[in-house]
Amino acid sequence: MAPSEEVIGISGSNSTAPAPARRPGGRSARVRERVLDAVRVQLVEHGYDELTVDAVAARAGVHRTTVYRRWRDVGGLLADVLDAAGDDGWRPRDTGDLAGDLTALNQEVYAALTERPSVTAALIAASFRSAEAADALRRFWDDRYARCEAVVQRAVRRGETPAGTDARALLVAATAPLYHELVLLRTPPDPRLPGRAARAAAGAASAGAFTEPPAGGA
Amino acid sequence: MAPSEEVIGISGSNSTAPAPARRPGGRSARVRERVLDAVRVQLVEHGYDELTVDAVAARAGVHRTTVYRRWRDVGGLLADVLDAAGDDGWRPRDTGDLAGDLTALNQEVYAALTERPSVTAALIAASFRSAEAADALRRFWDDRYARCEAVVQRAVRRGETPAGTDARALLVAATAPLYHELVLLRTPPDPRLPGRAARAAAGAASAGAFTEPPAGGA
DNA sequence: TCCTTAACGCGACAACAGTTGCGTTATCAT
DNA sequence: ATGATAACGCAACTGTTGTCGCGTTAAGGA
Repeated sequence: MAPSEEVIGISGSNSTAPAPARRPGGRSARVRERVLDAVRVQLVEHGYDELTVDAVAARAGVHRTTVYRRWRDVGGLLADVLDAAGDDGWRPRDTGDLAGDLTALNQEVYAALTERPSVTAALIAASFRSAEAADALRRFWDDRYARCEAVVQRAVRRGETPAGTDARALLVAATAPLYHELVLLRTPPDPRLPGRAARAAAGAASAGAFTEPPAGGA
Repeated sequence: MAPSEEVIGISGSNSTAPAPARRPGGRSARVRERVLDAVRVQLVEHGYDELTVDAVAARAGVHRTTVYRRWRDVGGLLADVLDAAGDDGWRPRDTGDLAGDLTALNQEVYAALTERPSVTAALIAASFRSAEAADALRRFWDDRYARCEAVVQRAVRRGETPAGTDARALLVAATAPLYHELVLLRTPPDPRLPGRAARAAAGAASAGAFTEPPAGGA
């Protein structure tokens, strides 16, 4: 769906299917830009419930069928928006200690989940309706967690947490309570939540709770 | 919507509202039973994607409009199923120590989230489409967390965790990673996950991570 | 038993989602 | 510049979702 560059390097030999010769530039690029902008604006102004293909097409000044053919449904639109947004140069802050780093991270998550309307919450909701959006969201989060491994590496270097700490398990333990309370349980926001969850995870990490047994079976 | 009692304060002889005189028994009860059964069977056999009002009505041998009038949409159906299922006499197991209790609890959550198709996952998905289902799910979880407070009380009594421990925060810390990995991130199931998350939360709790400061500033 | 009316069945309808065929535009290679 | 055709616009079509009016059935009080 997304305009990924399929490099079919076989030039000359024509045994396989002749590359359909995409057209990424000019009008197509303008249409894509206008449609993705329309998705973002519609999402912020009217929320996910009114994010229909028809509304996006009308706002972008493009015909319905164009959107259906290129993106298939709302999930495809959000997946494209998400992939486009994943290429920012985001990096976790360095506050000097593990609990501080995790708190800073959690505060960003908290802000993203409590803004209204929340684009993040809309994407999560969409991931239950569209496999495409679910894949895009998983890619996005994998990328974010990979970048956050630097936080754990710094903590190991400082001696705050033992070597061999499972970075992903620690990061999930720190951030999961936010998603659980704010997205699933829909508890009213509590500003103390980010710090609490971060300190609890940091404490458990320094106690070795996320360290793998040296050489387990299999 | 729900049959809320509209109190029309007409001053005069008629003090009490002309209670519409519901009919909970007989045919209505039979219809409700057959429809809710149809929801459960359809959900298990064909998953959430094919859980439409029409399919449920057809399977229950009831007319479409009957379902639309009494339950309004799929979310309403699931909310009714959920409320009916919330009255079981569920209680958390008592294994003798906090980490064991939380592991046992997490194993139940793990089993519920990894069965296929998962009724729990279907209800979570529905909560993003229907406010009614979202409310029912929140009530269900509130009830479950309330019952689990006994686990924390036992741990305090044994001296495993300090008095004043925030039971809900501890329980969320223990269970949230499961929901995060299996529902949101959709990571392949790992049987070690329940125990890991439980031990990490129990360790943080005994270190006082979920204890409120006695009288913090406003 | 009889009467009122809540709840259900039925058919018709409107609104929306999504598809298809075909003509038109404009991109890109030549 | 010029031709082939990818991508877009347009209109008509199908299928699903949800609603409405009205007649029928049966629950529950007298």
